[in-house]
Amino acid sequence: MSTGKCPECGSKKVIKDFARGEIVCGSCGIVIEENIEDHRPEWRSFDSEQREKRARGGAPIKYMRPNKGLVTEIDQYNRDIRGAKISPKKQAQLYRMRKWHKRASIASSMERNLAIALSELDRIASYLGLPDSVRESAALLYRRCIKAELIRGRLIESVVAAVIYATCRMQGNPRTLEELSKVSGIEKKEIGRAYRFIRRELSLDIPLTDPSQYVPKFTAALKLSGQVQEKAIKLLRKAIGKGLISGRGPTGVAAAAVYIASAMCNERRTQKEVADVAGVTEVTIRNRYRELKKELGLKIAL
DNA sequence: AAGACGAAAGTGGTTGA
DNA sequence: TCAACAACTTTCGTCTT
Repeated sequence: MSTGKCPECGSKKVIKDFARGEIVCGSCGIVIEENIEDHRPEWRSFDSEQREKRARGGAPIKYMRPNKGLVTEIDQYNRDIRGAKISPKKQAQLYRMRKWHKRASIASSMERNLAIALSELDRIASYLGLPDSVRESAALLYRRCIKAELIRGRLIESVVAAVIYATCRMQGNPRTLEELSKVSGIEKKEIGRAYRFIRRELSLDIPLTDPSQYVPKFTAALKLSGQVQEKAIKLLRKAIGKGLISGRGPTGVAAAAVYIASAMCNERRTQKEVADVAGVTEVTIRNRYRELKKELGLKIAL
Protein backbone atom coordinates (compact mmCIF):
# COMPACT_ATOMS: atom_id res chain seq x y z
CA MET A 1 0.00 0.00 0.00
CA SER A 2 0.98 3.60 -0.17
CA THR A 3 3.35 4.29 2.64
CA GLY A 4 4.19 7.82 1.65
CA LYS A 5 7.65 6.66 0.65
CA CYS A 6 8.94 5.41 -2.68
CA PRO A 7 10.21 1.80 -2.35
CA GLU A 8 12.65 2.32 -5.21
CA CYS A 9 14.46 5.53 -4.46
CA GLY A 10 13.25 6.27 -0.95
CA SER A 11 11.96 9.68 -1.92
CA LYS A 12 8.99 11.03 -0.01
CA LYS A 13 7.57 12.80 -3.01
CA VAL A 14 4.75 10.37 -3.67
CA ILE A 15 1.91 11.65 -5.80
CA LYS A 16 -1.60 10.30 -5.99
CA ASP A 17 -2.90 10.79 -9.49
CA PHE A 18 -6.61 10.18 -9.24
CA ALA A 19 -7.26 11.01 -12.86
CA ARG A 20 -5.18 8.03 -13.93
CA GLY A 21 -5.71 5.94 -10.83
CA GLU A 22 -2.03 5.62 -10.02
CA ILE A 23 0.33 6.38 -7.23
CA VAL A 24 3.63 7.52 -8.63
CA CYS A 25 6.94 8.62 -7.23
CA GLY A 26 7.48 12.27 -7.90
CA SER A 27 11.21 11.81 -7.89
CA CYS A 28 12.04 8.75 -9.96
CA GLY A 29 8.68 8.45 -11.72
CA ILE A 30 8.08 4.82 -10.91
CA VAL A 31 4.47 3.70 -10.61
CA ILE A 32 4.07 2.45 -7.10
CA GLU A 33 0.46 1.40 -7.30
CA GLU A 34 -2.07 1.09 -10.09
CA ASN A 35 -5.85 1.17 -10.24
CA ILE A 36 -6.28 2.97 -6.97
CA GLU A 37 -9.70 4.12 -5.92
CA ASP A 38 -10.51 7.73 -5.48
CA HIS A 39 -11.51 8.13 -1.86
CA ARG A 40 -12.04 11.81 -2.05
CA PRO A 41 -15.62 12.93 -1.55
CA GLU A 42 -17.47 13.81 -4.72
CA TRP A 43 -18.75 16.97 -3.12
CA ARG A 44 -17.08 20.15 -2.11
CA SER A 45 -17.74 21.96 1.10
CA PHE A 46 -17.20 25.57 1.92
CA ASP A 47 -17.51 25.47 5.65
CA SER A 48 -17.59 22.99 8.44
CA GLU A 49 -21.36 22.95 8.66
CA GLN A 50 -21.70 21.88 5.08
CA ARG A 51 -18.98 19.33 5.53
CA GLU A 52 -20.85 17.78 8.40
CA LYS A 53 -24.06 17.63 6.44
CA ARG A 54 -22.53 16.12 3.38
CA ALA A 55 -20.10 13.72 4.95
CA ARG A 56 -21.48 10.20 5.09
CA GLY A 57 -20.64 6.59 4.53
CA GLY A 58 -21.57 4.58 1.48
CA ALA A 59 -21.20 4.94 -2.21
CA PRO A 60 -21.12 8.31 -3.95
CA ILE A 61 -24.57 9.74 -4.43
CA LYS A 62 -24.33 9.69 -8.17
CA TYR A 63 -24.41 5.93 -8.15
CA MET A 64 -27.17 5.63 -5.63
CA ARG A 65 -29.57 7.84 -7.48
CA PRO A 66 -30.67 7.04 -10.98
CA ASN A 67 -30.00 9.62 -13.64
CA LYS A 68 -27.67 11.76 -11.65
CA GLY A 69 -24.52 10.06 -12.74
CA LEU A 70 -25.59 9.59 -16.31
CA VAL A 71 -23.70 12.27 -18.14
CA THR A 72 -21.32 11.54 -20.94
CA GLU A 73 -18.10 13.42 -20.99
CA ILE A 74 -15.26 13.86 -23.34
CA ASP A 75 -12.27 14.27 -21.16
CA GLN A 76 -9.72 16.99 -21.42
CA TYR A 77 -6.67 14.94 -22.20
CA ASN A 78 -5.71 14.76 -25.83
CA ARG A 79 -4.68 11.16 -25.68
CA ASP A 80 -5.99 7.93 -27.08
CA ILE A 81 -6.91 4.99 -24.90
CA ARG A 82 -3.33 3.84 -24.71
CA GLY A 83 -2.23 7.21 -23.45
CA ALA A 84 -0.34 8.18 -26.57
CA LYS A 85 -0.64 11.69 -27.94
CA ILE A 86 -2.97 12.06 -30.87
CA SER A 87 -2.48 14.04 -34.01
CA PRO A 88 -3.14 17.78 -34.12
CA LYS A 89 -5.85 17.20 -36.68
CA LYS A 90 -7.64 14.83 -34.38
CA GLN A 91 -7.09 17.23 -31.53
CA ALA A 92 -8.91 19.93 -33.36
CA GLN A 93 -11.72 17.55 -34.06
CA LEU A 94 -11.91 16.58 -30.41
CA TYR A 95 -12.01 20.20 -29.47
CA ARG A 96 -15.02 20.79 -31.67
CA MET A 97 -16.68 17.68 -30.36
CA ARG A 98 -16.22 18.84 -26.80
CA LYS A 99 -17.61 22.20 -27.62
CA TRP A 100 -20.76 20.89 -29.24
CA HIS A 101 -21.20 18.18 -26.72
CA LYS A 102 -21.25 20.78 -24.02
CA ARG A 103 -23.75 22.93 -25.85
CA ALA A 104 -26.04 20.01 -26.50
CA SER A 105 -25.88 19.09 -22.84
CA ILE A 106 -26.95 22.51 -21.74
CA ALA A 107 -29.79 22.63 -24.24
CA SER A 108 -31.11 19.33 -23.04
CA SER A 109 -30.51 19.92 -19.36
CA MET A 110 -33.94 21.42 -19.02
CA GLU A 111 -35.50 18.35 -20.55
CA ARG A 112 -33.46 16.12 -18.35
CA ASN A 113 -34.32 18.15 -15.30
CA LEU A 114 -37.98 17.85 -16.14
CA ALA A 115 -37.71 14.12 -16.71
CA ILE A 116 -36.13 13.56 -13.32
CA ALA A 117 -38.57 15.88 -11.65
CA LEU A 118 -41.61 14.26 -13.17
CA SER A 119 -40.61 10.78 -12.15
CA GLU A 120 -39.91 12.02 -8.65
CA LEU A 121 -43.21 13.84 -8.64
CA ASP A 122 -45.00 10.70 -9.68
CA ARG A 123 -43.28 8.69 -7.02
CA ILE A 124 -44.22 11.08 -4.24
CA ALA A 125 -47.74 11.48 -5.54
CA SER A 126 -48.41 7.77 -5.52
CA TYR A 127 -46.83 7.45 -2.13
CA LEU A 128 -49.23 10.04 -0.78
CA GLY A 129 -52.12 8.64 -2.79
CA LEU A 130 -52.75 11.89 -4.56
CA PRO A 131 -55.32 12.01 -7.35
CA ASP A 132 -54.30 12.66 -10.93
CA SER A 133 -55.65 16.17 -10.81
CA VAL A 134 -53.04 17.07 -8.23
CA ARG A 135 -50.28 15.47 -10.25
CA GLU A 136 -51.28 17.38 -13.34
CA SER A 137 -51.38 20.73 -11.61
CA ALA A 138 -48.17 20.02 -9.78
CA ALA A 139 -46.43 19.14 -13.03
CA LEU A 140 -47.72 22.31 -14.58
CA LEU A 141 -46.48 24.33 -11.65
CA TYR A 142 -43.09 22.71 -11.91
CA ARG A 143 -42.86 23.71 -15.56
CA ARG A 144 -43.58 27.27 -14.52
CA CYS A 145 -40.74 27.03 -12.05
CA ILE A 146 -38.35 25.91 -14.75
CA LYS A 147 -39.45 28.71 -17.03
CA ALA A 148 -38.90 31.23 -14.30
CA GLU A 149 -35.48 29.74 -13.62
CA LEU A 150 -36.27 28.97 -10.03
CA ILE A 151 -34.65 25.58 -9.94
CA ARG A 152 -31.07 26.58 -10.26
CA GLY A 153 -29.16 26.22 -7.06
CA ARG A 154 -31.82 24.05 -5.53
CA LEU A 155 -32.24 20.33 -5.34
CA ILE A 156 -34.78 19.13 -7.87
CA GLU A 157 -36.33 16.97 -5.19
CA SER A 158 -36.91 19.84 -2.83
CA VAL A 159 -38.62 21.89 -5.52
CA VAL A 160 -40.78 18.93 -6.48
CA ALA A 161 -41.78 18.47 -2.86
CA ALA A 162 -42.56 22.16 -2.53
CA VAL A 163 -44.62 22.13 -5.70
CA ILE A 164 -46.67 19.20 -4.48
CA TYR A 165 -47.11 20.83 -1.11
CA ALA A 166 -48.37 24.00 -2.78
CA THR A 167 -50.68 22.14 -5.13
CA CYS A 168 -52.23 20.13 -2.34
CA ARG A 169 -52.96 23.27 -0.42
CA MET A 170 -54.43 25.02 -3.41
CA GLN A 171 -56.75 22.14 -4.01
CA GLY A 172 -57.97 22.11 -0.44
CA ASN A 173 -56.35 18.80 0.28
CA PRO A 174 -53.42 19.86 2.40
CA ARG A 175 -50.53 17.66 3.39
CA THR A 176 -48.19 18.65 6.13
CA LEU A 177 -44.59 19.47 5.50
CA GLU A 178 -43.92 16.51 7.71
CA GLU A 179 -45.51 14.08 5.28
CA LEU A 180 -43.75 15.56 2.29
CA SER A 181 -40.50 15.42 4.16
CA LYS A 182 -40.95 11.76 4.98
CA VAL A 183 -41.60 10.59 1.43
CA SER A 184 -39.20 12.91 -0.33
CA GLY A 185 -36.31 12.57 2.05
CA ILE A 186 -35.85 16.32 2.07
CA GLU A 187 -35.75 18.25 5.29
CA LYS A 188 -38.88 20.05 6.35
CA LYS A 189 -37.28 23.44 6.46
CA GLU A 190 -35.76 22.90 3.05
CA ILE A 191 -39.16 22.17 1.53
CA GLY A 192 -40.65 25.11 3.37
CA ARG A 193 -37.96 27.38 2.05
CA ALA A 194 -38.45 26.22 -1.52
CA TYR A 195 -42.20 26.55 -1.11
CA ARG A 196 -42.01 30.11 0.15
CA PHE A 197 -39.60 30.95 -2.60
CA ILE A 198 -41.74 29.72 -5.47
CA ARG A 199 -44.86 31.17 -3.94
CA ARG A 200 -43.21 34.56 -3.85
CA GLU A 201 -41.55 34.36 -7.23
CA LEU A 202 -44.62 33.11 -9.05
CA SER A 203 -46.88 35.22 -6.81
CA LEU A 204 -49.09 32.29 -6.08
CA ASP A 205 -52.12 33.12 -4.09
CA ILE A 206 -52.44 30.42 -1.50
CA PRO A 207 -54.79 31.04 1.39
CA LEU A 208 -54.05 30.00 4.95
CA THR A 209 -54.85 26.41 5.56
CA ASP A 210 -58.30 25.95 6.97
CA PRO A 211 -58.04 23.58 9.94
CA SER A 212 -61.24 21.82 8.96
CA GLN A 213 -59.47 20.47 5.93
CA TYR A 214 -57.53 18.20 8.22
CA VAL A 215 -60.55 16.93 10.09
CA PRO A 216 -61.60 14.12 7.72
CA LYS A 217 -58.07 12.80 7.68
CA PHE A 218 -57.86 12.69 11.45
CA THR A 219 -61.29 11.21 12.03
CA ALA A 220 -60.60 8.55 9.46
CA ALA A 221 -57.29 7.66 11.03
CA LEU A 222 -58.99 7.37 14.41
CA LYS A 223 -61.91 5.40 13.00
CA LEU A 224 -64.39 7.96 14.20
CA SER A 225 -67.89 8.30 12.79
CA GLY A 226 -69.05 10.92 10.33
CA GLN A 227 -71.02 12.42 13.14
CA VAL A 228 -67.85 13.32 14.97
CA GLN A 229 -66.40 14.70 11.79
CA GLU A 230 -69.35 17.01 11.26
CA LYS A 231 -69.30 18.09 14.85
CA ALA A 232 -65.62 18.92 14.69
CA ILE A 233 -66.06 20.94 11.53
CA LYS A 234 -68.96 22.82 13.08
CA LEU A 235 -66.82 23.67 16.08
CA LEU A 236 -64.10 24.92 13.80
CA ARG A 237 -66.51 27.10 11.85
CA LYS A 238 -67.45 28.82 15.06
CA ALA A 239 -63.86 29.12 16.13
CA ILE A 240 -62.90 30.66 12.82
CA GLY A 241 -65.77 33.10 13.17
CA LYS A 242 -64.26 34.26 16.42
CA GLY A 243 -60.84 34.66 14.91
CA LEU A 244 -59.48 32.00 17.16
CA ILE A 245 -57.15 30.35 14.77
CA SER A 246 -54.95 33.09 13.51
CA GLY A 247 -51.34 32.36 14.17
CA ARG A 248 -52.09 28.88 15.38
CA GLY A 249 -50.89 25.80 13.67
CA PRO A 250 -53.87 24.46 11.74
CA THR A 251 -53.16 20.87 12.67
CA GLY A 252 -53.21 21.67 16.36
CA VAL A 253 -56.54 23.44 16.11
CA ALA A 254 -58.02 20.65 14.04
CA ALA A 255 -56.75 18.07 16.48
CA ALA A 256 -58.33 19.86 19.42
CA ALA A 257 -61.64 20.09 17.59
CA VAL A 258 -61.57 16.41 16.79
CA TYR A 259 -60.71 15.63 20.36
CA ILE A 260 -63.63 17.66 21.68
CA ALA A 261 -66.03 16.32 19.10
CA SER A 262 -65.09 12.75 19.88
CA ALA A 263 -65.81 13.34 23.53
CA MET A 264 -69.13 15.02 22.79
CA CYS A 265 -70.27 12.12 20.66
CA ASN A 266 -69.26 9.49 23.16
CA GLU A 267 -66.59 8.15 20.90
CA ARG A 268 -63.83 9.37 23.03
CA ARG A 269 -60.23 9.15 22.03
CA THR A 270 -57.36 9.98 24.33
CA GLN A 271 -55.34 13.10 23.78
CA LYS A 272 -52.41 10.95 22.94
CA GLU A 273 -54.23 9.11 20.17
CA VAL A 274 -55.39 12.32 18.57
CA ALA A 275 -52.00 13.90 19.05
CA ASP A 276 -50.28 11.05 17.26
CA VAL A 277 -52.38 11.12 14.12
CA ALA A 278 -52.25 14.90 14.02
CA GLY A 279 -48.52 15.05 14.48
CA VAL A 280 -48.65 17.41 17.44
CA THR A 281 -48.18 16.85 21.15
CA GLU A 282 -50.81 16.41 23.78
CA VAL A 283 -49.81 19.70 25.28
CA THR A 284 -50.70 21.54 22.11
CA ILE A 285 -54.07 19.84 21.98
CA ARG A 286 -54.66 20.83 25.56
CA ASN A 287 -53.79 24.44 24.87
CA ARG A 288 -56.06 24.67 21.82
CA TYR A 289 -58.73 22.76 23.63
CA ARG A 290 -58.62 25.18 26.49
CA GLU A 291 -58.92 28.14 24.16
CA LEU A 292 -61.77 26.60 22.24
CA LYS A 293 -63.61 25.72 25.39
CA LYS A 294 -63.23 29.18 26.82
CA GLU A 295 -64.08 31.16 23.72
CA LEU A 296 -66.96 29.04 22.60
CA GLY A 297 -68.33 28.59 26.09
CA LEU A 298 -68.44 24.88 25.69
CA LYS A 299 -69.72 22.77 28.48
CA ILE A 300 -68.40 19.30 28.11
CA ALA A 301 -68.38 16.47 30.52
CA LEU A 302 -64.93 15.09 30.19
C1' DA B 1 -52.42 2.10 36.13
C1' DA B 2 -53.58 5.19 32.63
C1' DG B 3 -55.06 9.45 31.27
C1' DA B 4 -55.55 14.41 31.90
C1' DC B 5 -53.70 18.73 33.36
C1' DG B 6 -50.50 22.60 33.55
C1' DA B 7 -45.97 24.92 34.69
C1' DA B 8 -41.39 25.75 33.21
C1' DA B 9 -37.64 25.44 30.29
C1' DG B 10 -35.95 24.46 25.58
C1' DT B 11 -36.16 24.61 20.33
C1' DG B 12 -36.42 26.25 15.57
C1' DG B 13 -38.37 29.66 12.67
C1' DT B 14 -40.15 34.38 11.64
C1' DT B 15 -39.84 39.27 11.90
C1' DG B 16 -38.38 43.89 12.29
C1' DA B 17 -34.63 47.07 13.20
C1' DT C 1 -27.12 40.34 10.65
C1' DC C 2 -28.99 40.06 15.11
C1' DA C 3 -32.19 40.05 18.89
C1' DA C 4 -36.99 39.69 20.25
C1' DC C 5 -40.85 36.91 19.85
C1' DA C 6 -44.68 33.46 19.21
C1' DA C 7 -45.82 28.75 18.58
C1' DC C 8 -44.74 24.40 19.73
C1' DT C 9 -42.24 20.62 22.21
C1' DT C 10 -40.15 18.29 26.10
C1' DT C 11 -40.14 17.17 30.65
C1' DC C 12 -41.96 16.55 34.93
C1' DG C 13 -44.97 16.62 38.97
C1' DT C 14 -49.78 16.39 40.41
C1' DC C 15 -54.56 15.28 40.12
C1' DT C 16 -58.54 12.32 38.36
C1' DT C 17 -60.85 8.22 36.82
